[in-house]
Amino acid sequence: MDVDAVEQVLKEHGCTITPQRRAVLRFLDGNLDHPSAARIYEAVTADLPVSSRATVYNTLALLVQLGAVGLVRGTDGEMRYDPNTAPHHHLSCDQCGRLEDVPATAVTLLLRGQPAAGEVRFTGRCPTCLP
Amino acid sequence: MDVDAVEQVLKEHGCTITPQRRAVLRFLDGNLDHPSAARIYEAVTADLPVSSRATVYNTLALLVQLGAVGLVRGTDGEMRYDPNTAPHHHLSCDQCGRLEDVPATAVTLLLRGQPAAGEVRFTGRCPTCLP
DNA sequence: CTATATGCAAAATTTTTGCATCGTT
DNA sequence: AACGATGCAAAAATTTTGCATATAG
Repeated sequence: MDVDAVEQVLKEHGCTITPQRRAVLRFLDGNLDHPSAARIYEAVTADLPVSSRATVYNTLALLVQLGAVGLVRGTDGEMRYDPNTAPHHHLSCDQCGRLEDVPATAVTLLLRGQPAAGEVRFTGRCPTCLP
Repeated sequence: MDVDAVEQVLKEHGCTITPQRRAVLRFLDGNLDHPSAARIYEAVTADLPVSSRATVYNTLALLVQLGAVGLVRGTDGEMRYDPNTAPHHHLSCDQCGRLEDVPATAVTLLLRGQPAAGEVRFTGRCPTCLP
């Protein structure tokens, strides 16, 4: 995800570039934490004087629709947003709840050279939480 | 999951066998649909004169704690309950939302003979929804 | 200036909790 | 009779929606 590119796409779709949308984009850019909407709202309100949850949700829904950010549901049920739009997979840690990226290449290797036909979610312990 | 065995385990843990618990067990036994709490509540109330959501949730939480049923979060965020307690994996269909079992052996084969260290969730199209 | 986005509040959904009552053993 | 379970209602938590107001272009 590239902020400038996404703003370009927004304009092409007749959407305006608002400070709120810019703040969401700025926070998401390069973020590898798979933040929840609540976390994003928190970051945006720290940045701007005020902002509302609804706006953050609207913005995220828009970005997902445009394919500018990915969306995975955490094991805890929260939606998590992912600026990494390249095909990849996830490891969800039972212990700490973190969501980690698993490169597509790693899964392709596991599957004897065939790329997976969808997202693969591994649920278990992340490297940090392994005994 | 075997109803009689689970009732035995309940007794061993000092838990009573109530009609509500029996109804939940009866509905879950052999059910391959990964039903949600709402679906289970619906089935139980059709069976018993009345029952409350809280009781169904209590019962399900108890069964999960005792390891008598498994628990996976659907892609839609709902919890789904699974009487199949043997290690296995799941395929979540993007199209129809169904959750299907994927035998542990299938994944072990994919992983060159090594069993997976946790649940693996494949997200994509189920056989029925494939083009 | 006009279309669009924002913000607030309230609704919808799923799950949890507190508490009085009821039922199992 | 005692302890645990039930049921109701209300609370939490997350996401969605309706509508009046404000703002970007």
